[in-house]
Amino acid sequence: MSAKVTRADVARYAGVSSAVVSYVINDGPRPVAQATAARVRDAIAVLGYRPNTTAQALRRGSSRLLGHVVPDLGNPLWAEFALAVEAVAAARGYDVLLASSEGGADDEHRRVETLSARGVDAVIVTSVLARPDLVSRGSGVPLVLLNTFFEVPGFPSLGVDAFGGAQEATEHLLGHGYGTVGLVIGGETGELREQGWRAGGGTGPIARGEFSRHGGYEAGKRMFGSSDRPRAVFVASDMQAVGVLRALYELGLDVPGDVAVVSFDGTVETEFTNPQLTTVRQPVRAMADAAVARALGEDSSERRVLPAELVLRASCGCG
Amino acid sequence: MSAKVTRADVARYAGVSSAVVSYVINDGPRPVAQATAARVRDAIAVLGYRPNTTAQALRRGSSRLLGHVVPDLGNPLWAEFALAVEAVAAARGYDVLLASSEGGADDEHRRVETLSARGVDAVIVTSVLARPDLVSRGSGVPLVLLNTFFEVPGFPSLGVDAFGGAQEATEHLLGHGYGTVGLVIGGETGELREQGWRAGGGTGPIARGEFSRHGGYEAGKRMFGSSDRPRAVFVASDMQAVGVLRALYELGLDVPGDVAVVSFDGTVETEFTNPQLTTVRQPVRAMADAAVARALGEDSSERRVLPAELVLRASCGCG
DNA sequence: CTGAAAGCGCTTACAG
DNA sequence: CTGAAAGCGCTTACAG
Repeated sequence: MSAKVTRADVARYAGVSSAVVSYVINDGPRPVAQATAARVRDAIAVLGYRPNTTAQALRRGSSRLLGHVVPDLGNPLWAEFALAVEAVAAARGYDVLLASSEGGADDEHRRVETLSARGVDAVIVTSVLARPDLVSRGSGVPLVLLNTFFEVPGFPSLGVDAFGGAQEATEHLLGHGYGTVGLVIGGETGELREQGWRAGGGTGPIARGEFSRHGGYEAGKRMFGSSDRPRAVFVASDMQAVGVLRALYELGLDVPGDVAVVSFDGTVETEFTNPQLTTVRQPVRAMADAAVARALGEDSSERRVLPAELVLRASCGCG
Repeated sequence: MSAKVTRADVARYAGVSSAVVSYVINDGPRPVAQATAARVRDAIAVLGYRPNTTAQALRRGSSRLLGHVVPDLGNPLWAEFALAVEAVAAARGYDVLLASSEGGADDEHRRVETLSARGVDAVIVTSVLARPDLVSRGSGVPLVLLNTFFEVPGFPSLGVDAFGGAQEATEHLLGHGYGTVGLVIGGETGELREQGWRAGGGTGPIARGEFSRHGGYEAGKRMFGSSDRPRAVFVASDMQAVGVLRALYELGLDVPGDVAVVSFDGTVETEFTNPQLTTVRQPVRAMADAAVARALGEDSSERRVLPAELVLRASCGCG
């Protein structure tokens, strides 16, 4: 147990006031004589003192804690975002309080409230909502939206260039000489990945389903169960692509022999599917970096769009 | 922004002392007259007051925060544990501060220190270390080890019945009539899953590698690249099994036609491999439940072992 | 360069 | 049933 040692203990041991202990720990705001500082550092080491961050937070009005709301940690993409945000924050001396919402607007709302009450300095909301502006702002905590495709009035936000990525993927597929490129995507019509697919020359059928392995599986069954199936397909997320591959497997269709596939996200899982998936990679690390910087007030951009990168592997017919 | 409203504002608005505000918020420790309480609740609603948890934590000496250290959020198994611990804690009114260690002992150590300094009431360490007793205890915070196979002297711990699970998996494979069952597992020799495999009748070759997709891939290439390959294999983790499936695919071997596979963990990913993986499922939810209960001091068991469950799918030759 | 003191927003004995 | 006050462990003007 080692009864909690406090700043007062250190001060007593070093024969100084507690203010001085603060000065050496925080390296300011007042200078401390070399010898005195050494004595204090000694006392800290001997007693094994660690500042109480709760007290610091209360006094400073800043917790050096960042909140991060993600839709679902079970999805590798969100796990990657969580990891990246944590790493980036750590490099700046911040810890992150992670909350996994079940994806609903209400739940997202509640998570922000909880984190805000916890005294986080800001919260990053990695949202899948069509209208993340439902997020509370009454809590008074600075918010930044990570992973939105569109600008969201009133909130700083960042996202990947979904339009460009989808367009490039579709053009690549067409470049292979496949006549039609279908689309597997979420339930909402007309979003950026769909627009990009169309701009890239996509004319094939569209199958909609949840952004999950299961959603992709069902969509894949529908799209490829009929005989007038497309020769290629752009799938708007890795998770769905994994489901599509499973559907294709069950239908006895070969990838890329019978159907070529390109997905979107670029999570590690795509390196280990059979065959490996060609995918549009989101710049997760760079996005996390920008989000943390924005959350900490290091810049004040309202909207940033980062470029995606097409990673070529076997599923499209390359390699 | 809405300048932060404090307990004093509520008291003033309701025309009571701040003590009374506390009494109604915490429903004690002193009784409050009906009418007064109503006035206070009204003031709270009108002003949109939310207690400052930092101040509460400082005063109470308890943060109602649990720390959770996981080896790597990128692995779906750890993500599942993280999710489960969070859900279970939330049901008890606790939030969890999640830290992803890179798996090394030093890093794990440091994470515990950080969380401890954050004033968490306890920390749950989901460790992959052979000797998690390296974990600091000087920090003075209660620790519970989740996912250890062995008892760890001096620390409460819980784990799955890895021996039993591996044994059952191997016996099942042998029951299919496959002559030899190989083993793909981590670098450390003689651990429980290996013992269980042997107890179940495993006599085939052993290939060792990291507990990752890539580690499984390499091990699979080695084991099945030679002509005297086993007819079946027990793989000690889902991630490795995904790698093994990829190796088998590259080698042109059919599953389960040429090689039958059973893995260990039971993460969702195994439902969407081709073919679907038969796997020994860890009772993640139950383990998280037990870990949180132990961390909160609701029981005082030193060691708990929970049963695994064999989930039959196509990769072993069933279905 | 150093110390005594106020105050961050709460909770909880202690009086009344 | 309610109020005035101390104190949780810090930081930071304010004096010296």
